[in-house]
Amino acid sequence: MSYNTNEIQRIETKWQKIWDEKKIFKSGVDNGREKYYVLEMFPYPSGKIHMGHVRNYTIADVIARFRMMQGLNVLHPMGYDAFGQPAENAAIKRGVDPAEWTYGCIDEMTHELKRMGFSYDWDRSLSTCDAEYYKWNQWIFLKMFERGLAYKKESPVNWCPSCDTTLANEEVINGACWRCKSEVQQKNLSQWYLKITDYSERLLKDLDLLTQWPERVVTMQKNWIGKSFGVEIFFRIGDSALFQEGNRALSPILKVFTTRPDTIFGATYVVLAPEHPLVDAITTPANKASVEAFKKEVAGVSKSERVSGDLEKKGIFTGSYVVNPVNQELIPVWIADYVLMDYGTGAIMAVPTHDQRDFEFAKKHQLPMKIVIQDPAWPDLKVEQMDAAYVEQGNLTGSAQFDGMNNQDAMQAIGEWMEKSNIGKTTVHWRLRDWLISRQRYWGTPIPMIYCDTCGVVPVPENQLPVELPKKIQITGQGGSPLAYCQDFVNVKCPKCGKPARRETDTMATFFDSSWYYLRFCSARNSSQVFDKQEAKYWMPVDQYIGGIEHAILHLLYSRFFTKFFKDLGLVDFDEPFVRLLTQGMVLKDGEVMSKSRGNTVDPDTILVKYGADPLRVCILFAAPPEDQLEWSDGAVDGSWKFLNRLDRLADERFKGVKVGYDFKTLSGAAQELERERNATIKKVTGDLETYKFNTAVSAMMIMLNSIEKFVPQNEIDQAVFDQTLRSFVLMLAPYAPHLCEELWQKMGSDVTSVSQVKWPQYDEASLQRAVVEVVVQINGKLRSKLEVPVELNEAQVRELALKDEKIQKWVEDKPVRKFIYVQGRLINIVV
RNA sequence: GGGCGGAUGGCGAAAUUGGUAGACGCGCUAGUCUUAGGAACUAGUGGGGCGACUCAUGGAGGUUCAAGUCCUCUUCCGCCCACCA
Repeated sequence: MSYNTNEIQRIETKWQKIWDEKKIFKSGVDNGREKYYVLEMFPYPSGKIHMGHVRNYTIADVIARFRMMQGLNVLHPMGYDAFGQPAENAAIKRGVDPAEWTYGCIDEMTHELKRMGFSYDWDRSLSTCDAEYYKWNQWIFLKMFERGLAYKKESPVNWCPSCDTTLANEEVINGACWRCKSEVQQKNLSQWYLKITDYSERLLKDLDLLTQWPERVVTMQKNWIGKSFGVEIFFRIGDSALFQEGNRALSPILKVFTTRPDTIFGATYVVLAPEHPLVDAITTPANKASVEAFKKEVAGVSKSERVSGDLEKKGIFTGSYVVNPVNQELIPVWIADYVLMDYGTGAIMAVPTHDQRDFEFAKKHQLPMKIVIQDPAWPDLKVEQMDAAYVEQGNLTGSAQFDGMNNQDAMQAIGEWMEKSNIGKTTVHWRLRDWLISRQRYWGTPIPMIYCDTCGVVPVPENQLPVELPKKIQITGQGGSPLAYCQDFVNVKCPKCGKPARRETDTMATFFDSSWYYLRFCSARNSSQVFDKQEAKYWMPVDQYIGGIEHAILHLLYSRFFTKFFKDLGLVDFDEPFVRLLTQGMVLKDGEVMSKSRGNTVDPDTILVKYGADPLRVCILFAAPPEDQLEWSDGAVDGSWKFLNRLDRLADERFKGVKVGYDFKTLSGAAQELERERNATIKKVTGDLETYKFNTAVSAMMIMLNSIEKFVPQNEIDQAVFDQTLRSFVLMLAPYAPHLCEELWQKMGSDVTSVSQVKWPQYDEASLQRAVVEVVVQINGKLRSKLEVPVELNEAQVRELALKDEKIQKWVEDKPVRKFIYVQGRLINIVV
């Protein structure tokens, strides 16, 4: 056989058919066997797979096939995250039906994935746009509603004018829409939220359980959840006259959140966010006009601009004063654009001497400053000398009874003291916001809620699920949710009172769909439950999850939240869905991320046609470690192809199928060396696969193939060693190049259906031993000679040998040996 | 501003975790076989030097018998977060 394009196509098609027909990768619960759940982040079905997919899924496939051969019961499913905007946009542009378009893409993509030879259990495949899937989205939503975790509220939301929909906080990147990069606007809308903030503490604490996640993902989640400890300080509003008439409902107390209570004695003014509810009440008549103007000005600035750090801080005086509760000083109240309403209390105390933003603001507006922390090394800092805030550690000054205290200790002490004196309260603030899930789009899961004029907001009863997405409707892409124009959908009887009512016409954010699909895979065809509890108990949690770093916050945080919710429902008994996480690096071309918009993509299809799936798989794993970026080069596929070609020829021409027992100790020198290398390579490759060093495993196999080629059997025993080596080789390479290895394994006389069912090769520690080792000899740390040393020699004997060496003698001459270092079987360093 | 990664030949990358720097592969050079080669095989391939040698892991110091690896400082590059009080 020759390993050419035709032959490769023949082999690949042949084996893909066998895997499919004989259901080689079908998985089922088997309580007698240890399970292993490998999962890659399921794709949006765009139709074509790209190199990023190829890389992601090849990594997963090698892991899956390796674990299978190790005898584990592997679950390796694939499905589609099929709701979302591209289908809808296609509908708007070309008038196609989103469902038809999506299912067409799914078929195409499935075909491409099969051509790559991935070991999926296709019987478990699912698409989130299937009614039998999204029905359970609705069910989950109702369960959350029952528990007060899904609620509707009106508030300012992120609005993408281009996608014509609201966005979650997590979907806003630098003030722009994560999908289309349009600048996000603020709108006041009544929308559905999930109360993920109820889980803040658990989402944070359980990060400790994720010891097998990349540290940076854990850190990103930690920062996103953003727990900060501090004190809410109560400032009495000085001019209480403001509250005498007409404003009785307002509390004359202004609450300010700070993480730096140690600086409270240095607070010289207070700043409110322009949107703060007290602003109107405290603004004095004289300042009314200018404050109004300022508020208008700020409202005109987009959030992305307002948030872009280098903007000059603008602010204005309200005319009012508050009393600093620790020293009764009257300090002015300002409003400024650098204070955000949606964090803390929307009000801050400003300590210009010890906060850079406050410092800049105070300088600009000539507000007073007061130093309350001094550097112990330079304790005489004066306000006039400062050109920046002093933000380092130090000792308190001008802070009454706390003077001299280290500011770290003072944080705690002042907080406690304030609490006792009832002028403040130690609190915790979170950065995490509730999750806005309403989308004014068609191609998503309808939110199962009904609005009745009599009964108010009424959930759709469980037995009426799914609320199906109406088909064949007009999608214009303008004017809110398309469902609102579908009268058959909107008009419904109230489930409570039977009177005419209206359905919710928004759909769910697609991140809802992907927050629990890994559980659905455990019992994908179950029509009576969200998932089968017993099957989930067996398969979950996912042992290895693989996907892009871009999901470090969004998808992974939401999935963790859902899992905890399911635990509270009693459906699962674990806290975290993904035990081990691998974030694969991006695929680059010419130093840039491969992307359609850059036009530098390489279509996997062209590689498949030219080389086949196996060379592509080997190449992409060999080119870089899985977490690193991978620079694509066509030439590298050539190399992988050559490697497989050499293996194929070798098996074809020199494999004889000799099966004779042999003893390592009695083998000829060359055969023993090959046998030793066979064992060493098994050890190396096994270890590398356990630790996901796929690239070095390939290189170890390349080295082994070089040795096999050089080995010329002299007799039947030699041939037996040769054949055995080749057998081990094919088994080790099978996860990487499954088609070729299936073919070779069959030719080698196997009676199993698939090489994936053969036990992973084992190595024998005794066969790793060498009689002689090479020891490097250094003089003063520089390499001067190498010695062949029998392993059994002790240090004294090795020393003698080294000093007798010609090259070494030249360097040592008659200089006294100051020091002699011997690293067993490896190195000698002689210091003269 | 904060956090996390990086930096090793022409290129992708290895380096037993402090012990032969550049494994393996791509590319390149020469040769063999060929009507031909974008096939296969053989040899070579970090820089300098005819050579013994010597210089080399972004840069500068340090620790050590020994540093790509540890410590201090520094320069670039990438990613994430960010007026978060």
